[in-house]
Amino acid sequence: MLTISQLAAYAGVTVRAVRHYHKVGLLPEPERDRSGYRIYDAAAVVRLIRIRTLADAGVPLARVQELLDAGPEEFAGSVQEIDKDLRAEIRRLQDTRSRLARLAAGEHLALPQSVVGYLDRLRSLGVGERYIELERDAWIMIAAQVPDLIDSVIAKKHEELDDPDMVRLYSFFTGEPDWQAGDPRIVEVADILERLMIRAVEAGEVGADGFDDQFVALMDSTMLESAPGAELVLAILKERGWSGWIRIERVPADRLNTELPPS
Amino acid sequence: MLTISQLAAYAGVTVRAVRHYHKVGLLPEPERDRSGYRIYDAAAVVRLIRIRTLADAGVPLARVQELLDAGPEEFAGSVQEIDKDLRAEIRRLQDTRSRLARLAAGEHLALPQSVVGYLDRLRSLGVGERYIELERDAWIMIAAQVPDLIDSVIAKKHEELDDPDMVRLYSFFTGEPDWQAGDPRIVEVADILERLMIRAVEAGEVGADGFDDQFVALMDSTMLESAPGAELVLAILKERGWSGWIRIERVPADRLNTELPPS
DNA sequence: ATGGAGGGTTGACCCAGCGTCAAGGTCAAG
DNA sequence: CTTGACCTTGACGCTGGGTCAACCCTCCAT
Repeated sequence: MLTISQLAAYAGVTVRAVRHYHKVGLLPEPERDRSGYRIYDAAAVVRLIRIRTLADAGVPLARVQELLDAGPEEFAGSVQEIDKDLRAEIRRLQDTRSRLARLAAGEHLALPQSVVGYLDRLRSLGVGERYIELERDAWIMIAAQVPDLIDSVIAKKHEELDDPDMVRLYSFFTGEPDWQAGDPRIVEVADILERLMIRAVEAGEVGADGFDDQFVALMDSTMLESAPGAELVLAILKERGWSGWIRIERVPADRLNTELPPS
Repeated sequence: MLTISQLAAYAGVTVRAVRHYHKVGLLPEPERDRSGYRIYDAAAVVRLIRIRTLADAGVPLARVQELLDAGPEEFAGSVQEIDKDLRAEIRRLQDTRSRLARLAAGEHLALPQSVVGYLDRLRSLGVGERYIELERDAWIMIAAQVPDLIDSVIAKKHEELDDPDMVRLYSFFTGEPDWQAGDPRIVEVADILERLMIRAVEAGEVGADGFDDQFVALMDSTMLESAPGAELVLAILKERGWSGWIRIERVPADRLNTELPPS
């Protein structure tokens, strides 16, 4: 008669594995000697070897039971099913591999190539890295929100950059984003923005943009928090009858001078 | 500001996943409002999206951290390493698939083809299924014990079966293994066995067989337990100066009439 | 004011297949 | 008698969360 470690050695498994098979019911619990040790016979060795043979062949332990008791036909059927699972898993991993390869190839962390190109264009205009990072984070969110529209949105942004006023606007963002109240650039920026807004309204480019209100509010508040000067610019524009930041709107006259919505 | 479910929705993950990332330290725990709710800002959305981007690409969560903080070079290196892991896993699964295919193709549960052929030959000699099962279990253990030698051992067994005495021996095992004391077949079997043993000793085929003593004892005791007549046969042979079953030995004269070793 | 719906919170168990302590009982040998 | 090797049960860990459970918070309608 055998102890558990002898049994395990004969079948080429660990003691822990044998006890695990007892727990999941694959191997019946044997008799104990008077001190509580399990004592095994050769039949246990045989059953354990068969369990390992199946397990080594990739059969999940949960299905080993049925296969051990199966006749030749169910056996073949179950094996085919297990092979199907294996094939599916392999395909999944291969898919993962190709995605990883694409990620490494260039899309820098959640950004589609078109956005990377747009950010590069901003850089070439002299925009500072800190501002670029703000833009980048915004674009990450937008890309996650509307992945199908992102390329067309970026295309429109490129068109906007053909407007000299837009280039002038970005030319203000070369240094650190730490503008204080009283900075003369704030009024200049507001002027440029207003001109851009007027032109956008005239071109009929204002209205449904595909984002929901919550999302717009989130983007607005983020911008306001990260760029100290933004609030000041917004205040000036508000006096002149504009609201919004990401989404531009003419404020009706009767709502002028009301509070900004809570961020 | 966002609640956890809003954050999760923006990044396209479940609330549970977000909390999981908190627990494993991938996403810093944010402030709470006075009622204990977590409140998130847009930066959390961005970080969460990046986490998901990497995780979806097959990066294990444990490595996402380092990749988020990595510069472009470490990034590329880590990605390559992850890809290596993926390739290894795919190979492992493919290997598993082919083993499963071989298992289904014929090696009937832990038995190499040569043994299956040998058992078939026994069957063709008229040996009963019950005896075949006993043999089969024994061969499963032997094959697990010395997988490299199994084919040559079987080849030797086939040679032994060319001996008419061996065929005669097996011809006794056609029915149920329930021989009682006094059965005349017992003496006949003992006679045949003794002739075979004598011939084996003369041919010098007795001695080292590659099995350790424990293993031989295990096989012996199993045979004795499963076949009621075996004990009786063995007793007769012992009187005539033989010991062992699986491994045959001439017992020196001074050890005659001692106890059988404990099984 | 109260009740219900629809959020949120922590905590704990679940999946596979064991590895790895922990804390203590048993056995054989010197 | 001691030592060291082996046995026992029990519990936690890993991956990436899913799925309750039990309870709290907020808002809306009555």
